[in-house]
Amino acid sequence: MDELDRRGEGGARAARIQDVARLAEVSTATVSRALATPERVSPEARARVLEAIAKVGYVPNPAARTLRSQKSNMVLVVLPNLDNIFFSRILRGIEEALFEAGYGMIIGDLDGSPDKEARFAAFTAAGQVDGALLLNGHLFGQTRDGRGPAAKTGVPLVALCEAIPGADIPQIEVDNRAAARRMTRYLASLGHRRIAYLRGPETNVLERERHRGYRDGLKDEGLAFDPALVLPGDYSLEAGAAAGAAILARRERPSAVFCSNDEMAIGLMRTLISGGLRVPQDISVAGFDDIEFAAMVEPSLTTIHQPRRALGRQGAHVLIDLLNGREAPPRVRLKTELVVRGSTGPAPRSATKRTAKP
Amino acid sequence: MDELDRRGEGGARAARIQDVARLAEVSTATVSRALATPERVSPEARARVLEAIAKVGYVPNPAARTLRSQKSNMVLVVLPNLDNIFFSRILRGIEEALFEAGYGMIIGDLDGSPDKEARFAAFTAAGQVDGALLLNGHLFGQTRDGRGPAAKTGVPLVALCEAIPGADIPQIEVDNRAAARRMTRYLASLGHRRIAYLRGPETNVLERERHRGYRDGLKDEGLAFDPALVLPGDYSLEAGAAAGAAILARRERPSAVFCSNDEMAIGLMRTLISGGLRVPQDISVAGFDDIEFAAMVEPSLTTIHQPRRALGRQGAHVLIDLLNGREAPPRVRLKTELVVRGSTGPAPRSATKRTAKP
DNA sequence: GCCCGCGATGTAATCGATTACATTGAGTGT
DNA sequence: ACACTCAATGTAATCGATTACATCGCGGGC
Repeated sequence: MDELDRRGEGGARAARIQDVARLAEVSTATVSRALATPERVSPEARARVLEAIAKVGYVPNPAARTLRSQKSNMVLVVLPNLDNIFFSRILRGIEEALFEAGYGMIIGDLDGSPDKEARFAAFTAAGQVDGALLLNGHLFGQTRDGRGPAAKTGVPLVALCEAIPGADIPQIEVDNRAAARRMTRYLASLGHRRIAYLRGPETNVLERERHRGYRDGLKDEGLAFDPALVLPGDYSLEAGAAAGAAILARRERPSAVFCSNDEMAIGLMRTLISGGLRVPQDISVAGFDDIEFAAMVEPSLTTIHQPRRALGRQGAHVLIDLLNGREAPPRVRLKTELVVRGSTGPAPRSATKRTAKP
Repeated sequence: MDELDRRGEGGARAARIQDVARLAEVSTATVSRALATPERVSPEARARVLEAIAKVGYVPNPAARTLRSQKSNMVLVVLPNLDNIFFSRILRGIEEALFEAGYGMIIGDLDGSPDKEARFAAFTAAGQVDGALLLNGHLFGQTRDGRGPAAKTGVPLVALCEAIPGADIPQIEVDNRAAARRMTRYLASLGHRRIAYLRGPETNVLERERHRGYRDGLKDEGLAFDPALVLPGDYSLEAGAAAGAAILARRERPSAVFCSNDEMAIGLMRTLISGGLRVPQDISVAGFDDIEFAAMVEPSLTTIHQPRRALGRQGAHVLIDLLNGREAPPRVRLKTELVVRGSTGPAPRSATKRTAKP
């Protein structure tokens, strides 16, 4: 009954391998082989099969194929927040590489809720996907600090962007620490002595790396680390604006602010400028990520360029290698680039003087 | 052999419904019913089943379920370009709504290549997904102008953002034409007489609506349409910059430029400012979309706010209704909002004079 | 002339769940 | 006490492809 209803309603039912076999006057096995291993079928049979396929518009049923072969040709991409424009280009890199390899991409936007994570973990456990790319900095079921048991997934995983501490899975990352160090040294080379750091959420692994790099850079340049120069933030434009307000309210201002992402840097700059400061004449501002708009704000933002698309492609390729049983490097580090634009300049004389010895 | 190998390699094999049934001492039918229709199973049996499920960590195999029930609980979202930040918030709205309804989201990034489109069309034809949301302005296999045969997909489709001309599918959209008209009238109300329009790609349906709205607005205000004031563009920052350069090179400049998206407006503003013009004192600039950065550039951008997240949610809900056999409205129009910020102001006197009568 | 090997093809088991239909047994009305 | 209903459960067909194994027939080696 059920069947009949559906058949009646939708018009023609999708063609099955049976239909093709009948039309081509071969068995279903031959049809299957003609598609999967053409060299094992006689040219004549293959031709008849292809013709029949074209005639009835046959498309293999993915569910049946997945069920039998235990391979879904789907990959899950888990990320903390689809809204974060930082991810869009990475996603594109991933999609490109997956598509070329014949895989589809399922998106799991965690949106900060743990129950969503559980359902995405079930995707992998159930064999809904052949593997997963994790852009969220921790494993399924794991606590933020990287301890606690990771859920058993049974499929290959690859971590992107945020290294997952203690996890035994390949990681593709940018050398955040080295990049932050480089930026800090660059600012110091401009004469800045009081270099503030606007940080991201402390629980974030990536953030910790950048923070470490900042302190490395200070040390390299013989500058003392001053906790008062570390400002709290959460990677949002608003956090940048808040930090800007905080700086404006201070008596002793930093002469440069290194923000751990571009969005905060842009929010910060805007607030500082509204508050009457000139960037970079009065204060320098630097970011991290090199998002599209970094070059478009006024002044344009000095920042660290990350090869985001390449990051996505690399991650996907490593996962694909794993899926095909090939060896994969435990860790891939991609190079960043310091992009000097208009938001950074020499330390103002007054600032240098004012902070020479308080 | 194949089976044994796999079993040996990965350790424990995923639990099947059989395993649960054996452990709970019921039949597989009862297990299935305990999950799908609990009220049709005795409380004791249900309890035993749930316990067994927890013990063996059973997760139903989606492929088997899809194969039998002809329902994949997956939805395909087709979009022209993942990179375009305009889509990220819409996607988030879609993901939220789909997740709540128990659907997964597969992303198809067309990236401008027709063969990708064909493969995504196959997804739907093969029953890989239960339905699709199209953000790309045309149906599978259809030519850009909306003619030509659409591929038979066999699943419900919903168009988002860009209405698809002639397609008999529900459309969720923003009233682009009315919004563009409103913006044009707003600019005129500031005294602008020479209002330029920086357009998007002409093949784009959405673009045509905005363009039409612009001309509506001119007409309302008794302003003549001047083809010389329509500048070519493609929605990119670079196109905005190019348009800016073109305007700077002109003798007779417009006193206001209405850009059909924010990215172009931002690129345009930046070039104009670098060229020595003041915004809005010398020239007003307005955008469309209200992307996050619209408020963050200097001066902040006057634009049309689109409820992007709501758009995504609505689209997903309409599709879900269709999937459940409920009626869906053929067309949903969401309201936009004119957001006045710093990039628009009264027409400069000189401009008004200069263009009073050439 | 017989047998072996091998390429081409067919038959049917299999993947794991859903569900139509059958069966059982307890409760109810007369 | 008997027939009937209905809830609970079981049995087995089914979804559509893949693939192990069987079969067939042809050609070559001895």
